[in-house]
Amino acid sequence: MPNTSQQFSKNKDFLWHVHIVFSSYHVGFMGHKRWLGEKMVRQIPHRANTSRIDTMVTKSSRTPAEPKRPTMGDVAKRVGVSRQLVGLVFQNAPGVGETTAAKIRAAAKEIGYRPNLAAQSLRRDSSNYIGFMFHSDHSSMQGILPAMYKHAKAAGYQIVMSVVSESHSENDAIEELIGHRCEGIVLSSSHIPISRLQRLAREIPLVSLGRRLENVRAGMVSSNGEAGVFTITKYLIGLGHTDIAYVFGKLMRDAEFRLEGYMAAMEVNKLTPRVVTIDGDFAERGGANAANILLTENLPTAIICNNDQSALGLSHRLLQVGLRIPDQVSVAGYDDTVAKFPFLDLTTVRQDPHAMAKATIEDLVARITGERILSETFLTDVSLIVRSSTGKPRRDPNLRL
Amino acid sequence: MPNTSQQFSKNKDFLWHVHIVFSSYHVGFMGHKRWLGEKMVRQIPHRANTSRIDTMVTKSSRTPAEPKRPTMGDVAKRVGVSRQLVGLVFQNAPGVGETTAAKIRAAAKEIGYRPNLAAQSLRRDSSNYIGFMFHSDHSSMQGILPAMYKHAKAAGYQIVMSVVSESHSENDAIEELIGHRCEGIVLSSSHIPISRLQRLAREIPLVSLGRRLENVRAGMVSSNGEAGVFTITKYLIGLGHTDIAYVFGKLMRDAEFRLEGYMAAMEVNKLTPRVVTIDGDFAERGGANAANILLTENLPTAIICNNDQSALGLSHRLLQVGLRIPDQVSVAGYDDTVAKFPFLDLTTVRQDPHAMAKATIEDLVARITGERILSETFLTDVSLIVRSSTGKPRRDPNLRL
DNA sequence: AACCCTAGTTGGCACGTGCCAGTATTCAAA
DNA sequence: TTTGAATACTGGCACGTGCCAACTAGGGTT
Repeated sequence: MPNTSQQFSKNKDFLWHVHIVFSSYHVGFMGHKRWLGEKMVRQIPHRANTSRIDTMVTKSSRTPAEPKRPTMGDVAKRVGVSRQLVGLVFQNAPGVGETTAAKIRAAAKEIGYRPNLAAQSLRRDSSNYIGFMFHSDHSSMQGILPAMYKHAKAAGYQIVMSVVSESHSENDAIEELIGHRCEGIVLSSSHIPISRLQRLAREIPLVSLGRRLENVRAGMVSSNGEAGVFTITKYLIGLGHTDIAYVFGKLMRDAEFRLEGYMAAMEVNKLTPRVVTIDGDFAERGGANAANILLTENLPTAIICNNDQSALGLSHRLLQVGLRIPDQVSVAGYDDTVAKFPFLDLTTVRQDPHAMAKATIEDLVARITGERILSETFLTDVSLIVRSSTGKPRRDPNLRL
Repeated sequence: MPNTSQQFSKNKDFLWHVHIVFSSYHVGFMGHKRWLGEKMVRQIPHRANTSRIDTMVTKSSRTPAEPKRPTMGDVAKRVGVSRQLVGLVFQNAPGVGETTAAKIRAAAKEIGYRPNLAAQSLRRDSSNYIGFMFHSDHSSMQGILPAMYKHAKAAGYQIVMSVVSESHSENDAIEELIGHRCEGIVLSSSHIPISRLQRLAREIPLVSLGRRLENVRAGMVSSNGEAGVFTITKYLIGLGHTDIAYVFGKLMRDAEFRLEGYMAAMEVNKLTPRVVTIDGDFAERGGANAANILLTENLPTAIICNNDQSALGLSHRLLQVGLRIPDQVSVAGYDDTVAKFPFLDLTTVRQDPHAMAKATIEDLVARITGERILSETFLTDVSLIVRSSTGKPRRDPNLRL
């Protein structure tokens, strides 16, 4: 095993090492001797398909030392007061002498004291935590995280997050949040069976974000997909469209509500709905598939997709076969994620993460305090964002490639 | 204040309410009476610029109840054994009778017992937590979160996350992680001053992800930007390009290393570098600005941007003025975020989140166990992804619009 | 009978903090 | 001087768990 590590440069009292970490697929950059000015690094050509890290282990025999993080007691000892007084200072409780408080704060800072959240949560009657579970690829939920933080903070709670990924299932995440003694939990786009959620909701205050549930005693916060798609459909009808297709990714959470918005708008205007249902992937690939289906039929003058990603795939396919958007076909998405990119510039519907977070936190807090028990659904308002992907219908409705 | 809430439907023993939450900007969907088949919802036209939630508070006078989550003691009492035995079962410790263990597990499940992580962390000598701070808009770090989870789990640690956002500064996040008694922390793309990091690194094992630091006793894990840009530059040179510009967003973390890769490749091939430095925004807007600058000069045959987002803005601007990519100009990005969208289909460099997470966790664990103390830098290998945005240089190098 | 061994179980203490009750000091009013 | 009250501080207990030492019972060896 050749040593791919090398001393980088010396720097006062620090030793620098650079390790080149190779992944299994890569394009190397090899045999290049003279590198970055005065910094001399020899890049050793590497073999493909190696994945390892060479480390030059610092042989210091120094034990982990374990300096034991300072506690209230340490601060108290340093100042010469009781531990309780330190506690009162950190709770900003009244009735502590100003000079003493100042001394305590100074000493705490000096020795680097930080309250132990575990001990606080253990001793307190309430942990003041709100648990938040989400999927690592929460593309449709842009901006929700900061909004959650903000509103939780305003309500006096701290957010504990748990991410769902391959190695960490939704159940793992929930167990973790309960283990942290969160007083309530928020599940974003959960895939968990209803029966499990019903039991869970009996155990702990629960809010489901982005997925509406039936017969679960939880809060449900979701963007008003019906209204969003209704609005966008009505907008297209207003432009003069009558042959409007809807691309329905049935596996997507809450997709049926968006579909209902479309159906309602069509029905109200006495138009015939035209739904393309896609079974599997409801992202780019699903959109492309839907385009293929529509291309074999009489092409509608407008197409609404139930998310931006499928609108992206669909638009791309349509352009590929030489269609012009919006001259020949109008395309609309939902979510305002990729829609905003100038290449696409899609008309779409934007969710309001702020309103969603606010409704979520408020409902959850009401459940925590016991003011609310039953099911309750909140639909946050959405905005129609009109961009250049939609326009008046083409002259010849019977366009066929 | 008109009541915008209304009973939705009755459902066995559940009451459903639907609340329409209005955001400040929106396009309404109004006066629509007959709605979704049998479900009757009256959407009340709302006034613009209102942001509120009308809730129909369940007037149940039931006190919060506070059912006091079950503890080991409760499980023990139920089975008729000592609390310690329950503890041993949950630690999977040897030396517990099989039948007893089974009874304990059953009872625990029955009453919904979950170990209190706070109490565990408090009592244990080590919390087994690794703290992970990241920014809520970590676009260039796609896939890092699941990878971190996976490798942390493999090393026997649990991830505690803290997100930086408007209402939660980097300092808040770090304090929170230390408060949770994380044994080490990972800072992703931190903006904190070096002096603060130096102090911090003396307090707690530290790894900086995506930002290289000098004179800080921490681990540094970063993608090998030099190599990535070197490779992509060399690739363009191989296609025959000689007039290659580099768009340098100087405010981006570690951008200078990517620039160095470009400079090195140009120098090695005895070509004159041509750097467009953009001061502020290094995303779409910055790219568009860079395009504007290049359009006033002699247009290079190829342009490399130090991230995908600026490449997106740049490409868009170039296409707007009628240029063809890659026929007249080749464009390359870095990160493989938006590059993969079919509209762009950018040649780019992909980072390997897996390798980064692995290096991060391994280095951090070595610091936690005391095996490593000094600075150490890990550069994870990257891959060149060739797509359709790059090609041979145009015939006439002196193209000018 | 006295001894040890092991598997199975329990007692006791400690982790760092919040909260309640209690004490010491001071200072003004009776 | 006594009384009352406010201010400033401290003692003690508890939260739920992990860890160590101790205990018991049963079976085998000395």
